[in-house]
Amino acid sequence: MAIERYNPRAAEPRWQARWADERTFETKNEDPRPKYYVLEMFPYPSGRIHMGHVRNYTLGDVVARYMRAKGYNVLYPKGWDAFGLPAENAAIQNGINPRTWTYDNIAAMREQLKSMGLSLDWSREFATCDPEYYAHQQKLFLDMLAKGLAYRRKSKVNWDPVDQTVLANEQVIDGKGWRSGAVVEQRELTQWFFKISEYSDELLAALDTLDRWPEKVRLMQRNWIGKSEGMRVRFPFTGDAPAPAETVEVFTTRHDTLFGASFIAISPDHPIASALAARDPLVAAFIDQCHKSGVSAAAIETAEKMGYDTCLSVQHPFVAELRLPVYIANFVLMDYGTGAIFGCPAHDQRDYDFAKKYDLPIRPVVAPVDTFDTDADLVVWLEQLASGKEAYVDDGTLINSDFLDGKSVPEAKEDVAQRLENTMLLGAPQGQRQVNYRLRDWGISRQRYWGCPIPVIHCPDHGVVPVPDKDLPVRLPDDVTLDKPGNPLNWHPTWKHVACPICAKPSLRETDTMDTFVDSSWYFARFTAPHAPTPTDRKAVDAWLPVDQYIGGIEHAILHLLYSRFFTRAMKATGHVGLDEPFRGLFTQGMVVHETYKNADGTWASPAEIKIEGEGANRRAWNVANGAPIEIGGIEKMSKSKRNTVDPNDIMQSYGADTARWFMLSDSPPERDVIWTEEGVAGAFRFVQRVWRLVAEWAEDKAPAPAGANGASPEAVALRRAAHRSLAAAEDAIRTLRFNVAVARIYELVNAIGSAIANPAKDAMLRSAIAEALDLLVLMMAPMMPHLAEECWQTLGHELVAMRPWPAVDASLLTEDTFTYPIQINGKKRAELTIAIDAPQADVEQATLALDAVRRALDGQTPKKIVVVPKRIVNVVV
RNA sequence: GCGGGCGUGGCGGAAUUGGUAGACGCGCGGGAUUUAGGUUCCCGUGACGAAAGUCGUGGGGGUUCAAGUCCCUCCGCCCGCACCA
Repeated sequence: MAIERYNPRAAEPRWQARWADERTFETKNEDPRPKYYVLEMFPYPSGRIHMGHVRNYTLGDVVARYMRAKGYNVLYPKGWDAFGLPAENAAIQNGINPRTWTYDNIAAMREQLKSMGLSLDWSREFATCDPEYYAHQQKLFLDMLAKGLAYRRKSKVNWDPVDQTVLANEQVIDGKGWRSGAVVEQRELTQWFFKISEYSDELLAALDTLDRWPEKVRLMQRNWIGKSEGMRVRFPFTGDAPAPAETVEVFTTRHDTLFGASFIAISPDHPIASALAARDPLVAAFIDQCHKSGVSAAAIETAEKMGYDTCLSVQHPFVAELRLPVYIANFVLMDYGTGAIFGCPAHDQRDYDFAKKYDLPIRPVVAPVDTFDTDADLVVWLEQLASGKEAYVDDGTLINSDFLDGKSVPEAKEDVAQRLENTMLLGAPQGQRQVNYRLRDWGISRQRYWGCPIPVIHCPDHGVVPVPDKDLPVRLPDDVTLDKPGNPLNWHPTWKHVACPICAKPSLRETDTMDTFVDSSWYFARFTAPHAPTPTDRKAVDAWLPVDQYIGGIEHAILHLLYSRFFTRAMKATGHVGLDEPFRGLFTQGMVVHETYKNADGTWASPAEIKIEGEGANRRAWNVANGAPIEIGGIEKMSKSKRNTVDPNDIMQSYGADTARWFMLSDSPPERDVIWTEEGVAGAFRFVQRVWRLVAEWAEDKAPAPAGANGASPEAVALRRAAHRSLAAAEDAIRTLRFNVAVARIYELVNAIGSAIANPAKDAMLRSAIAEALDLLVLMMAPMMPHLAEECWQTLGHELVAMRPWPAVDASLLTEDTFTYPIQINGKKRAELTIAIDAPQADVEQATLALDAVRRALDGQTPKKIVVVPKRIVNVVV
């Protein structure tokens, strides 16, 4: 009798409905089982899911379903990162309200996600643009304001002239806005900040505790925080020329090289530079010139070191007769350290280049003394350093440095630090040890409409007044004009006009909204009690956090993950959570990539438009419609601009969700890029059908077992062994997120079951082993292909596999009575030897020597050595 | 420049962590069945060789009974950061 093909289009919605009806995946906070929190980085509701989502959520769903089967109370929620510029842009283009646009997109994407069969708890869903969510975010902001973790100051900011908004440092890439790509300008504005810098050291130190994070991400964050230990040192002006200050203060990490100093350089933005510019047009012109050169990576790469000699000089702290000239230099940054440095050309490449250009002395003070045999060698080395092209930046021993001579670099640092701390200059120590961080405070003000309003009011008498709790949330108005440049909230006729909460005087609402990264910095906490009347329910959040397995793209290695780590600390400081680190395990998945295709005119062609024939170097592509030749290009990230995307909806329509999921899991390790290919998907679909056929044919085959079949037949035992070995291996692979390996183990089991069923002489023992193996197969593939698993499970006569515990491995089946040793002669495999697993070493040796192949190889000689590694290998050394 | 990762058949990738290299899949070749439309089943598939065998995990060297795995060195590719004092 012919078995009908498995039809995912009918089966998948049926099982999805069943799970929804039975509330299979709704999670309760009160539950005696141990908790497990799985989370994928939530999506921006663009309107359609893409293959990156499919991969991300498939990975998470496998973990969620597996952990559920292992007896955990699993929290696996989904929400929407719903504020942000695209909604405003779409609104301008299509004349719809950003709110309408966003919620329509959410509805469409929710349906697509549901068709993937994810085991999400939809009862906890929210969007960050829900007033019920951002009300609590405003409360968190006010608590941070009260604690001094949020503050306002005038600062130079990155201004995106296209998006007409301020960007955080993290959102400026190569001097361009991360969304618009426009060259970012510098502007002075009063902005709101979060005091992330207060946690610099903690955020850095705690990275060491995140042992279930990729090393790469920890390293990127470490570099971003950028800790450096050094000193601030003040140099007094000599009075040769009138100076605008008494001293200039520099930051250095190489105070050991102080005797090698030959100049001071200050930033063009340094107050001393500004003061000089005010009285000297030449200085002003130079500073202007510095500002004009670009800030892009390319511009910096090629920019020449430029300096302006101010004719001022300062006194060296240890050498009375040494006066150092003061330059304004284009490579000194005002926002790092003190905006001023001392130049030590011999031991810093930049200073070296600068010294060569302006003919300043190069004084070597550190040398690899131990590597020289004679003093003459040292002299040669010193000459080469002075006349060459490169500074010496490595370790060594101090020379030419008075009291430091002969000391190591760390010893010299310590000595200099102590002396400068104990030297008084104008009523204060001349030097102070200082730890410096690259990390700046997080500027969160955005001059946009579609974001969370910052809940403060500016009163002419009382200044910044927090919006009282009872007035939260500060809601966004619906009636806004979006087609004028600037902030729509500012244009609104009435919204910003309010009475001061203290004195009722006419006041102005803050019209800045928060950076959308604030929204995503605490959503994982809100999922634990999404309807709580406070931002968090302390009992729920403390029970659920940290997220046990967080999954997302590497592109959030710094921004989102660092902000969330800060925000969790801020929430702890304001009493909203009880822990520091939100994500215990982090997994960064690879991208989905696809071949690209180009038309003869250089425009991109989509995979749907073309046909490919041939293989290897002979692959040729044509346009299906007109037969025009197509050039096959490189494999790149799926993107609309290259037109190499494949719509998940189309795939799920023709093959079903399980096929898409299986392909995503099977082809590449999850952390690497996966190449989407039509052949691969077809292969995954074949496998779906193959499993179905196996199960359906077996269920139909009701042939009675042959009578009198007692005991365990060898075939039955072999199949049972194969099944349990596959189970053990697949589970191990799933636990370590090596899903491609788990897939391979499942294939092996299917092959073994197929062979057993094909056996014409099935006895009762084998029949029962087949039944067991099929059950195990369905249970172990259920996290990956949940719909097919349900269909098979039902066909095998059971109820709802999603609720079933993970099967236990019968450990007794993993061990065998015999072991087949590979027999090597001089490290090359020459034979095999099957022998009792517990055979003593002497027996193994004897049996080995008796083998024909070994005899032949030995040719009468006595082996020099026989290495027997029990249950591994035998190596005969001749 | 600094930091990190990677390099295994035609392709994606396995390899119990020093112990039979190439599991599993894709592709390809051959055969059978069905021929109607991403069919199913069997056999083969690292290279060279008729075979025995020899070679083989980017190149070279080393440690070891044994190296894809450890050490040294060179080459190539990818990613992150970058005038940070």
